[in-house]
Amino acid sequence: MSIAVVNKNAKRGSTVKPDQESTSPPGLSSAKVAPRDRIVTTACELFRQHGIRGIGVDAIAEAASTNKMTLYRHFGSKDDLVCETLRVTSEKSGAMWADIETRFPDDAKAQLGAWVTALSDCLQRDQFGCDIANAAVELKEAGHPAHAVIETFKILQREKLTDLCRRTGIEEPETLADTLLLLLEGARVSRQASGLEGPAQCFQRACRNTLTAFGVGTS
Amino acid sequence: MSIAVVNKNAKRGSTVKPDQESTSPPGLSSAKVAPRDRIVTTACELFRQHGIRGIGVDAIAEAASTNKMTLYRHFGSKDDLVCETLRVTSEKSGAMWADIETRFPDDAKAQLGAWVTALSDCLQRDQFGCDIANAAVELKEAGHPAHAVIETFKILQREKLTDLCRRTGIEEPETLADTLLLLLEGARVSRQASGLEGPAQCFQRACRNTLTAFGVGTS
DNA sequence: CATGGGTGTGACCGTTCGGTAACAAATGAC
DNA sequence: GTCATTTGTTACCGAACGGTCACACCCATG
Repeated sequence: MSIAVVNKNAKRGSTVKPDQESTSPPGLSSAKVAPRDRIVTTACELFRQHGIRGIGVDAIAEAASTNKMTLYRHFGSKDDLVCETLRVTSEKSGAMWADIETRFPDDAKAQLGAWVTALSDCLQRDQFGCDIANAAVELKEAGHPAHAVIETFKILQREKLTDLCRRTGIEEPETLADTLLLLLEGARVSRQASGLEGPAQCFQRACRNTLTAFGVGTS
Repeated sequence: MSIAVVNKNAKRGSTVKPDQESTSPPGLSSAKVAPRDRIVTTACELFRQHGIRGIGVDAIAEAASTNKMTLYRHFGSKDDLVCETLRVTSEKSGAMWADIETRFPDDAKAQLGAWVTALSDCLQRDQFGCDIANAAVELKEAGHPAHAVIETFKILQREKLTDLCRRTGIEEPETLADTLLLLLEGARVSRQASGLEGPAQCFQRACRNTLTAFGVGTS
């Protein structure tokens, strides 16, 4: 495999500059942020960039301005770290749901519109949420601990969206929810494969069309 | 990683039975089928089951009732094999397109309906086509030889579908095509993550709804 | 100052994996 | 039969990876 796996197992060149947190996400300079949090944040990003199997624990630790031992003192294994990143992503999703609900209380249609807008924004920016879909694609071995996290998230997301669609009072809330979920997952994977100019560019329009087709006004 | 990578690198137990092609796909007994073709067919299936990074060349060769050396005599590297399987999948897709066109010549709307039916069937059976989407998710390193194959396929698929939508005479053929592609990709990934009872179950219904919303009768 | 918990460092281990070398066995054409 | 091509077999290599150990270090609390 010519795949350039980003992990040199402590054989990093001696050209490490003192400003080593330059590769870390912005606003995450090693000061004041606990190593554990840096590791999780960095792992989230690197898993998204290189794939879970495509990045090694050494590279994650280094990118988080720490080392492998500290990583393993906080997470018993790489699988643990993967599960934690998935959990963090789930929490971010939960925060988005809460935000939508507080912004449009008791207005299911407006919440649905806000959901589309929010996800469309996420899609164009950092594509957060792909983590979980990608993990499901990469980690196919039965019994992998990440499966439980993935399944919980998927079920919860589907229940929330179905419930939201149901509260709009339309006829087939389940079908609308599943259609929107298909569009979302499709946009995520299409964005990775074909970029933003690919089919993913019409995600929002497709959602709006679907909403109107189901009788949910775009308020 | 607790990931049980299926590759024992020639350390397979000595319990190899003489009926060793039992693990090969049906209708592919080692007789009469050239090793090269067996390898490609087996690799397609194993890549789909375990992921490209999740299966080793040794396991592929063994499952194809041959060995690693023969594999490397036909394919210079694992990457070459990956590209070849992607190419084969592309050809299968091309055959499907040709079949649809011969079955409903000069009837774009019927062809579009047949496209939905065909992909829905593929989705429920062997999920052929996921290979390419999964490869795009797994192989993120820049310059990987598979990227060219993936991109070519994606562009061609999009052009074909857009052209088909355009021939129906509707107003926004590009949007319809992209919407259908999003639904398709979403159904593929959702099927892997949540099974057939998940959002993927309404793929066909979602497509039909979209078609009617765009003014394409479900003939 | 002492002490203890969190952290950094480097070496190390066992395994897996992609890929190769060398040689034997089969296969098929002439 | 002969000869060349294609397969099969085994052993091996180098690298990368997940994970561990032992030890030094820093730094806050007492």
